[in-house]
Amino acid sequence: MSTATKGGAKVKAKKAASSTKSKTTQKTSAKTKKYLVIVESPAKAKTIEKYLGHQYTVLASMGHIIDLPKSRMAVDVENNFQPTFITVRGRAKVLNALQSGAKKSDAVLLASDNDREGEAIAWHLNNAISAKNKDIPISRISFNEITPKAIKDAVSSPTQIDRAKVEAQIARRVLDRLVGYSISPILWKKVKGGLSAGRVQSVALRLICEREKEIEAWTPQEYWELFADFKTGRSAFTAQLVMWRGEKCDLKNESAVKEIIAKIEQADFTVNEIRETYKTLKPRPPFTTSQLQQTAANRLGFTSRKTMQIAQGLYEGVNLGSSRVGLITYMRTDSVRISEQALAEAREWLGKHYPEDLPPAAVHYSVGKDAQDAHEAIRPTYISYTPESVKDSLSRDEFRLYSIIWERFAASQMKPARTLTESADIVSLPGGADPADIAMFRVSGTRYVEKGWTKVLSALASKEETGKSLPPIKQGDILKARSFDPQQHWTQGPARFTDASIIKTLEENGIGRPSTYAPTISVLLDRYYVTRANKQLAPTVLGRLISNLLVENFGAVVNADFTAGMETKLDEVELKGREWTDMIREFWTPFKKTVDEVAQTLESYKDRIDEPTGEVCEKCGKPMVKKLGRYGYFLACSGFPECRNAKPLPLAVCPKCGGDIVARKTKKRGKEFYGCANYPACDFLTHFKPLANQNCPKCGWFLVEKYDKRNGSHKLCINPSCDYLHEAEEGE
DNA sequence: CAGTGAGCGAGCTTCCGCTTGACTT
Repeated sequence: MSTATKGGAKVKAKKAASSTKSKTTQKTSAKTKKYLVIVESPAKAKTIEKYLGHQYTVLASMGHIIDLPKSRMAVDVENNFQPTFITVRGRAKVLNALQSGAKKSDAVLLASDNDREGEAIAWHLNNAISAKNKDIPISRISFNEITPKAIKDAVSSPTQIDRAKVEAQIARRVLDRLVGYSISPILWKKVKGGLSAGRVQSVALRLICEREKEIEAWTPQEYWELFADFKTGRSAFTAQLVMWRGEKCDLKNESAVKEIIAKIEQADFTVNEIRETYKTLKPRPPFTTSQLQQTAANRLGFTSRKTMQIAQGLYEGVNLGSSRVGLITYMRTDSVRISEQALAEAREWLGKHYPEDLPPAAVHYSVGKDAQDAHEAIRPTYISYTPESVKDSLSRDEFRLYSIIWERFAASQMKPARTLTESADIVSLPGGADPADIAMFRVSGTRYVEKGWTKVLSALASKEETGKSLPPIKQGDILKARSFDPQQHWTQGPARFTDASIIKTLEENGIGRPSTYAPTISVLLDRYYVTRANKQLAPTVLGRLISNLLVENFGAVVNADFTAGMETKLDEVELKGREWTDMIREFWTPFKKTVDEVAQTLESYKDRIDEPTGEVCEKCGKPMVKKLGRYGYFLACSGFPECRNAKPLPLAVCPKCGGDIVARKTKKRGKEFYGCANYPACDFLTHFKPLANQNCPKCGWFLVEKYDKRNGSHKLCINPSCDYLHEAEEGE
């Protein structure tokens, strides 16, 4: 960022000022004109200020400052859906700063993100600023990447706010308000206070509930696999049975397997022609938010929330020696686009370090159809900051997240990898009573013939990819099977959703945005609609009840296709001049009718949300029930309010004193842990969640669920000196 | 990575989408 670019900025700044249509009143000369640029993110503001030089002040709005009030509907459905917008609570300071910043400037450039929400932010800012500074010229500028060139180009070609785009945003905002604030109160009245429903969260809940139903309906089917150990020269290898009597093998039970073994036990085998298959493996595109969250969840075990917190830190900047460097580009994006400048830098760096793996031209990935494309993909800001080179300045989690971002980006600009799979069929020679009793076993090996982009992987490398080669056999070899190894399996039902898979599904359906994937999961957890154990999302009794209620009564809205339909109509507003109020009316008229009907006719669910426990109240003898309170579940007497007996939910028996193990939350962070109810007399505690009514067969202490990468999900005895441990059974 | 410790039920809540800090009692 030399003096040359600064000079360039000045020239362009003049152009920007002269092309502003609004009348200017200030008498200052063009040379000393001052501009206020408003962006959304403060970190972005800092960078842009560096690019633009001293005539420009860059401030951040930090998202929406003006919005519908939280406390009431604020959409006048009687009056053409007129919304009432107010300054968001707690944001008056920011707005004042922007307004007084405008006063000190000769012109304002609104540079909020180049998407639907950003356009609305610009519009609100425009109104709020011109209310206080009547004659100041305000224009809109936009860019899709934070590079000196993109910023200067934007400044030199200011535009006006796109009113149609703003109206599409208002329509989106009003629709979500009408849906959420109409349905939620029905839930308060019929089920329980504080509950919520909405276009996004209720579909996410529905998906999780429906998956659970599939899991429950699943009946595992038994099947078998048969492996044989062959010996050749000095080495031995294992091959799997793939065909029997000329048909694809399908072994249903043990007797089917034993029958085959009996027939081929003594047979000689011969090796058929060895087949070679080459495969080209392309690298994946750089990360979008959703992809980053999925990969971090799958590879690192991060929740989507944790991923975003750490990414935010990398984006805002890390102390590298004496300077502070933003290591990654903006982390909330739906695009895989990479700026030309970053591509050039990547190619230069890769050309130096991996010259044979540099493709002849930069690789461009196609941006998704639904993407709003306001930001680049998530990538390292400077590819030369390799993970290893900054490792000492990062926490362990920051390093791991940065590593996958860096590797995914670097790999995306490298040549494809190629693998060779060699596969040999080993066929039994007829010798038994029936000449059709032919068994075909298969063994194969895959190795890289060109490593390409996989060379750059470390954090993202998968163990299976290291390659396994074919045993030293050739066509026509005669072999004998030394032993047979039949293995029993059960077909696996569908898996529960995880953070990664629910985000993937929502994104595929166009539901939610990069900024809302993580918060949506948090809402479902906060409302006690869903639990997350061992990374798996499962509905609670309450969650299922709410989902069923919503699907039965508001099926048209609580529906994966609803958002897609909404987006189509928003496009009509934005691009085809359709009135946003017409679109909303078309939705509202039938919806409102349903809301009124349901509010009138729906029976109360209030006595259906307490779960029976089988325990009896020691004070009055009535059954105890599991209830949901402000701080989570607790156990209470069903005779309330006559009997006020209540206590925490016992989860297990304390191995130290025989008391109840109950859930508690830490004061500081509200994190759950499990301790003895007799505290402080007994100080037993653990942070592993006890499994319901399961005790160790070896020592009798209670069992907990544990998850780690090596063992996956498994049970563990809480007794530290007991070695009992085993894999959790499927479907449990 | 270490260390973690009420009472709770009816008391006013809720949406989605932008963005970062942290209440003025």
